[in-house]
Amino acid sequence: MRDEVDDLSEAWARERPDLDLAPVAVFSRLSRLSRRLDLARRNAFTAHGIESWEFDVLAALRRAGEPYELSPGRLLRETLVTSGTMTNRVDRLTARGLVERLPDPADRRGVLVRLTPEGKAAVDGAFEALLAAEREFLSGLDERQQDQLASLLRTLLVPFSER
Amino acid sequence: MRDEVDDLSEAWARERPDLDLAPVAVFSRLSRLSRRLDLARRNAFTAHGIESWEFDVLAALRRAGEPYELSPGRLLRETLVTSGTMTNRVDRLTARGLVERLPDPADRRGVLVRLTPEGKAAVDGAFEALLAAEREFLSGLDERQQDQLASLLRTLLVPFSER
DNA sequence: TCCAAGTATCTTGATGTCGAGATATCTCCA
DNA sequence: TGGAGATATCTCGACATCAAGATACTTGGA
Repeated sequence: MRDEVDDLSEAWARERPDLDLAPVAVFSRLSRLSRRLDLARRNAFTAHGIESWEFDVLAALRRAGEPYELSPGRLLRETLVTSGTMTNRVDRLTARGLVERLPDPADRRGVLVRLTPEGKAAVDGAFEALLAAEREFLSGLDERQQDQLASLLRTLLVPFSER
Repeated sequence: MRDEVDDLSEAWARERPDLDLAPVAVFSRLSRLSRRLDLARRNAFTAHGIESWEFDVLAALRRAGEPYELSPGRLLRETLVTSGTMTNRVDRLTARGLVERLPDPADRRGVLVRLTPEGKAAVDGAFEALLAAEREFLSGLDERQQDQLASLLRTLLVPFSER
């Protein structure tokens, strides 16, 4: 079975036979899949009336467990965005009533963002829809292959997870 | 070796023990890696004075081979962006002198975007820098594992490459 | 030949993100 | 204890993207 990246790699090999193109086979696929995944996520979420960026924040809070509170700083590290972006996201989620901002009792510079009951309901529904869409996405691989893939990706991710 | 997604998966398992979380192990890693890869790409390119979006367009033209021409429509399918985005990108690349717009002799609605010699030099330099950065990224995997990974990703991508 | 439907590209307005800088508070050591 | 440097969050302007719609041209069938 060929995919679009096979074509792309061949084209590069034809044009730049002097280069070692091994990384292309992995990373072009990685970024293209990620793009497709984003679209699928967006789709899965619209039925639940939330946006991908909203899910990212709500999910981080939901995973944290009771009382569903994290600081903006923690949230931006979890979701890999900048502080300006997170301020903006929390503003908009607050306006929608899905989270609320509380002063951090332990640090007067700080703030805690807490999931509201509405936010919790929204994220729980959306997460189930996301899992269903992702399962569909994965259907070409059997269980053993899925594990193998997860394990290979983990190896690539480990260097970024240290400290 | 644990990565950040191991933590994330455990947190979900604790909070939602009712759900089958298998897809998370693959797709959370996929999107996080893609995010890291984007940052690494941006870094590799800045030394060459171009942006990631510029590279995407220039690379598609470069791969096409002499005379390095593609239509905007073809470019947007290659780079997975919308037509409005591509118009804007070609405008800016034209202003920088890296591409030029020509009327399509075969279709008066159409346009051809052609790489200039400056554009070709820019994309060739940037591509080598990108490959170097990506090789670094891949260094945790031996050759056999790289092939395995590419092959598993291909399987996921095939359904999108048909037609 | 004519026209309706299809196709290619561009325009426009809304939006989300980033990066740099501002402010307030905390930490820790001389 | 005083203060320098670190940290947490927010502000603001620039910018790239998207979605929807406009325009111009092409195609195929009546």
